[in-house]
Amino acid sequence: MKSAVKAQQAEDSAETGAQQIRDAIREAIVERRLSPGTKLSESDVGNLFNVSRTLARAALQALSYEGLVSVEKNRGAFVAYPSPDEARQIFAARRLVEPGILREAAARITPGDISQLRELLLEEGRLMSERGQTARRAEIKASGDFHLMLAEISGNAIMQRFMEELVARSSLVIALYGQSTASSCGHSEHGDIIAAIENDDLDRACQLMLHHIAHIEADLDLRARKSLGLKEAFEL
Amino acid sequence: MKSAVKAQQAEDSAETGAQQIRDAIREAIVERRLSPGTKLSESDVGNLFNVSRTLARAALQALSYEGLVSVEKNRGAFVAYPSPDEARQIFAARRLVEPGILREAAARITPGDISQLRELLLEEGRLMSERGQTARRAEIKASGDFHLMLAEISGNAIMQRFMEELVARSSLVIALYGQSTASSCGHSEHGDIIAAIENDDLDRACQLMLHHIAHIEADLDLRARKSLGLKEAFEL
DNA sequence: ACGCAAAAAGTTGTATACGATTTCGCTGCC
DNA sequence: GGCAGCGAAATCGTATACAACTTTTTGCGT
Repeated sequence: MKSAVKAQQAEDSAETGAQQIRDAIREAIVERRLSPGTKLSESDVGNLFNVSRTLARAALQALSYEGLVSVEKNRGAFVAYPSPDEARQIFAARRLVEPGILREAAARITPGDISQLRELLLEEGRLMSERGQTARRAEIKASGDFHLMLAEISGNAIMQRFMEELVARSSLVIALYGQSTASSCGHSEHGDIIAAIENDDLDRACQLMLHHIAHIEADLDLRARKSLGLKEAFEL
Repeated sequence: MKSAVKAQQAEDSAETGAQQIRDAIREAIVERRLSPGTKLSESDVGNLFNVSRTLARAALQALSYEGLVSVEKNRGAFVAYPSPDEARQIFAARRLVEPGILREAAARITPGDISQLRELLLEEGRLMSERGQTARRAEIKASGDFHLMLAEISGNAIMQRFMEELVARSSLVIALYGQSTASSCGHSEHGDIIAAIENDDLDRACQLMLHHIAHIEADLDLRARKSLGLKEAFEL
C-alpha cells in the first residue's frame, strides 16, 4: 500500500530533490524521531542531505504548508509544537471528515481492498507485540496508515491529501500530549470498523470511527500548561 | 470580514515578499483574471513584481501546494487546469465537509456574525445587479466569501484553510466548465441557509447547503472533451 | 560581581550565477 | 514540399554570494 500511495503522486514528477528531503523529514517527524520544537536550521538540513540551503529551505517551506514545521520570520524553522487548541482543532477536523470518507470508501471498496486492510491490521498487531523503538515507530506509522488507506480507497485524492496532513499532525499532537504508554491507536477498533464495513453496517462503522477518534483524543492531556516555567515548576 | 481573514494569518508573520506575490497571484486566479493553463514563468512573475526568480519560484511552489498552479518539472508553472475528475473530487470534498462546518458554525454563531453574513449577502446582491467585469469579479469573490465566512465562524482554523483551498479551486473549475452566464453561486440560496440557521433548523440548513453545492455542480459540463482536438473539432 | 552596551558569530532573506533540460527554428536531405 | 536532425534561445534546477536580522558573547563601567 505504501507503494501505491507514493506512485499516485510520483507519476512523471519526482519533482526535485526538495521533495525527497521533505518526505524524509516528514517521516522523521511522524515517527517521532524529531520532537516538537526541535530547530531545523536550513544549513543543518542542507548539510545533512548534502544539498544547498536552497533545497533545504524549499523542503522546510513545504512542510510548513502541511503544518508540520513552523517557520518564524528571521528566526528559522522548528518542528511544529501544536497548542492544545490546535490539537483540538485537528481532532475536530478528523471527526468532521473521517465518517464521510468512510462512507465513500465503503461505497467503492473491493474485496482486494479489504484483504489489504486486513493485512495492514495483521502487520500492526505484529508490531504491537514487538519490543523496541523501531517497532514502536513502525507501529505508529502503521496505525496511521489504516486511516490513510481508507482515504485512498475513497478515491478522492483531495481528501486523501487532507487526511495525510491530519494524520501527520495527529502524530505530533500525540507525541506532545499523549499520556498512555500504549500506542496511538486502539488496534482492535480498527478491526471492528472493517468488520462493520464488511457487514454493510455503515452507520455502525461511522459510529465506531467516531468512538475511535474520541478514544485517541481522550488519551491526551490538553490542559494548557503554558510553559509552567517559573515558580510553579519548583514550588512543591 | 476580508480584513479579519487576513489578520488571522498576518499576526507577526507577513513572512516574506513571497507571501505577497502568492496572494496576488491567487487573487488573480480566483477572480479569473488568469485563465487555466496560462503559463506562469518564474522570470515573468519575478519581473512583474520586481523580485528575483527566487521569490517568484517560492510563490509558485506555494500555489502548487494549494492546487491552484501545477508545476511540471523542467517545464514551468501553469495556472491549474483541473480535469473533470478533479472537479468532481473538489465538489465531493465540499459536499463532505461543508455540512459539518455549517453545524459547527451554527453552534458558535453570534448575532454579530449573523449581521456580518447579512452584510456580505447585501454586498453580493448589489454586485449582482451591477454591470461590468469588475463587478463580476467582485461578485465571484463575494459568493465564495460566504462559504469562507461560515468556516471562519466555525472556529476551526484547519477547516478554514481547507475551505479556502476548496473555494479557490472551485473558482477554477467553474471558470473551465461553467456553462451559465449567471454567476457562480445561486445568491438566494445563501440567504435561505442563513435563515435556516437563525431558525435553529440545522438539518434544513445542511440540506440547503448540499442542494446549493449540487446546484453549482449542476451548472458544469464535465463531459470529458479530451481536447476534442482533431477531427471532431472541424467536422460539422 | 552584576548589568548593560557593543561587537562578533550565526542564521535567515534575497539576488545572482551557472549548469541542465526543454523548446523552437533552422538547415539540409529525402 | 515535408520531415529529420541539429543548434540557439529560453527556462528550469541548484549552488553560491551577499545583505539584513537575531542571538550570543565579550568587555567595560558602576
